[in-house]
Amino acid sequence: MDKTRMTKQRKTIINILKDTDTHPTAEWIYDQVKKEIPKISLGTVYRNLNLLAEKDQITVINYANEQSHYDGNTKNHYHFKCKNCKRIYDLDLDLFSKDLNKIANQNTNFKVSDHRLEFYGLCPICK
Amino acid sequence: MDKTRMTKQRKTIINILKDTDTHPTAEWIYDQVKKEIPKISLGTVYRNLNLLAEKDQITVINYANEQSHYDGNTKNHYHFKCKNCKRIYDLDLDLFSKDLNKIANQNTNFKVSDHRLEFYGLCPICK
DNA sequence: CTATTTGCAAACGCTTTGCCTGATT
DNA sequence: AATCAGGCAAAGCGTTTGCAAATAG
Repeated sequence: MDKTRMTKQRKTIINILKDTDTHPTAEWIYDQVKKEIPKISLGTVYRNLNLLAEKDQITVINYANEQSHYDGNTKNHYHFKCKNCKRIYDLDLDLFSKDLNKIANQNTNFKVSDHRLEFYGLCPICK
Repeated sequence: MDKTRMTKQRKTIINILKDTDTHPTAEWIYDQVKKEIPKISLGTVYRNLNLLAEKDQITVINYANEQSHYDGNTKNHYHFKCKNCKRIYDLDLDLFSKDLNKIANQNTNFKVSDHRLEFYGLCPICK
C-alpha cells in the first residue's frame, strides 16, 4: 500500500503541473505555489517533484543533476543508455536522421533543423 | 581569424576524446590528462571542453548545467525546444513511438525499451 | 497516536570564474 | 612583445538533506 499523504503542498504542486504545458522549472513552480502557500519552501517543491517523478505521475525533462558527458565523435549518430550499468553506447541508425526532421517539419509549424534521439534499455552485457 | 592557441593541454584533451567512445565525464578526462600533465587543473579541462563544444568539435551529452524542467503530461509525446527563446513545446508525433523502438531493437543487439526524442529549431513566434 | 511531511538552513556536487603567472604565436 | 591560456582556489547555482516541529490518516 501507498503510505504517501496528500498534503496541501503536494496537491497544489500537482494541480499547477497539470494546468500548464510550459514545462516549468522547480523555481517557477515554487513561485506559483507561494501565491497559495506563502510559507512553502523550495525543498518541499523538490521533494514532491522527485516523488511524483518516481511514481511516474510527472516526467523530468533534462535531468540536471547528472554530470555532463562529452562525445568526440561529431559524426551524426544516436546514443543508447543502459538503465542498469549506465554506460552510454553509440548507435548507428542515422538512416532516419533526415527523415525525422522532415516528418517533424511537415507535421508541425515549427522550423525543425535538428533533433536528439536517445534510446534506453539493457545492453548486451546486462541483459 | 581564430585566435585560439594549440596548447599541450588542449591537444591532449582532444586526443583523449578522439580516442575513446566511452562518452566520458570531465572528471574522467581530467584523470587521463593528469597522467601526461600532472599539474593540469580541472578548470582547464572544463574551459577546453566548453570551447571545443562551441566550435562543434565535440558534443555535450546531457548538459548538466541547466535547470531541470518538469512535465505534468504523462501521455507519450515529444518535445521541441526553440533555439532562440528556449521555450519547450509539446509535439504530437507519437506515430513513430513504437516503430522507433522496434527499428532500434531489430538493428542492434541492445534490448531497447524506451527512447527520448527532442527536436530543435525555431518556433512559430521566433522564425 | 505516529509515521510522513514540512520549513529552514546548511551541505553537496558539478561547473564556472577571477586573478595572476606562464606559454604560444 | 602582446595576448591567449593555465593553475589555483573561491564562488556559483541548482538540488539535496538533517533536524525538529507540524500534520494527515
